[in-house]
Amino acid sequence: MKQEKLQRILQGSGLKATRQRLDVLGELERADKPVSAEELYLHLRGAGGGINLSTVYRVLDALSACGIAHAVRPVGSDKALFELVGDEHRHYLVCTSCRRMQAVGHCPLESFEELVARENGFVVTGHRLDIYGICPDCRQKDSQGV
Amino acid sequence: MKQEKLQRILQGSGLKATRQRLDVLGELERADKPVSAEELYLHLRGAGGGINLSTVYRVLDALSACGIAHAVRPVGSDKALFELVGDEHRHYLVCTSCRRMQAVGHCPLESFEELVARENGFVVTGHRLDIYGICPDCRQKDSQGV
DNA sequence: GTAGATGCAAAGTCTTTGCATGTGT
DNA sequence: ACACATGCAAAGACTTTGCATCTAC
Repeated sequence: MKQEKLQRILQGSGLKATRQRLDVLGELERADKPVSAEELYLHLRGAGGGINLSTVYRVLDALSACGIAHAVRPVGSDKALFELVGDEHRHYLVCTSCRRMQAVGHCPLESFEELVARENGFVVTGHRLDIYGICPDCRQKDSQGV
Repeated sequence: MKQEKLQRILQGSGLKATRQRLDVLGELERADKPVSAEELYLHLRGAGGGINLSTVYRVLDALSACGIAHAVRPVGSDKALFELVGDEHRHYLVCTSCRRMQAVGHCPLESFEELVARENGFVVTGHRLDIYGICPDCRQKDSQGV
């Protein structure tokens, strides 16, 4: 995505378009799965731009507060992972062996949400679904006795 | 539940039935929602039995390793919450205002799991679903301008 | 009696914060 | 120019670990 578009995203939420924020935002966009603060930090630091880990956390906070990104805490991970909030929400297959996450397209929950809301007097604003299992790669490795 | 039954649960998994483990297990059972290590610790400490916070963590680790309990990491909570693994899995409504969790009975995902597994070559072993929104209490408070 | 569990304190990891300095608008 | 962002280092929160002692089996 062009720098200008990232810039517009930030400014649209009243955030200054600093290099560090543009870098983090770009990195989040490039990743197709949730990433940790440290991963972002190492990538960006490696890329030469230069950024402080505290800044990564502060940028992620700011993006989360504006609804541009949000944190997820998968079972089995001790650290928070961040991803951009797309217009369509995503769900993930999480491999319990290698911990890799892979997106699933379709979300089967809209109608269920309505039912739950009606039954419980709850105003539903969103949901989070992770499906756990073994990915094809790990299954193959396991069967080879690795 | 009777002490003897808790004892059998532990011994069935090869764990010694110490007072501390029985206490934690009993407390997890009494709670009808996921609880943090600290909550367990404070409750049990208050109850007079006496237990160390490290021990609470170690007991929770042991219970998780045996599949008796498991940890969840709700969005918005910085600490892990633990609950017993029932024979039927549960899903929760999480109020984004007061963070209280409330169980939902039905799980609509069995058929979806099959589809996802088939499409992705994934061996599905479980899933986690949280639904976020505003609970009736908070909605009322909010509308009163609190 | 012995393997394993607990308590205590110390260390570890992830995340947040205070403060001086730097920078986008 | 000024409000806001960053870097650095120090602190904080949650969790884990080492080691001596204790306890269920």
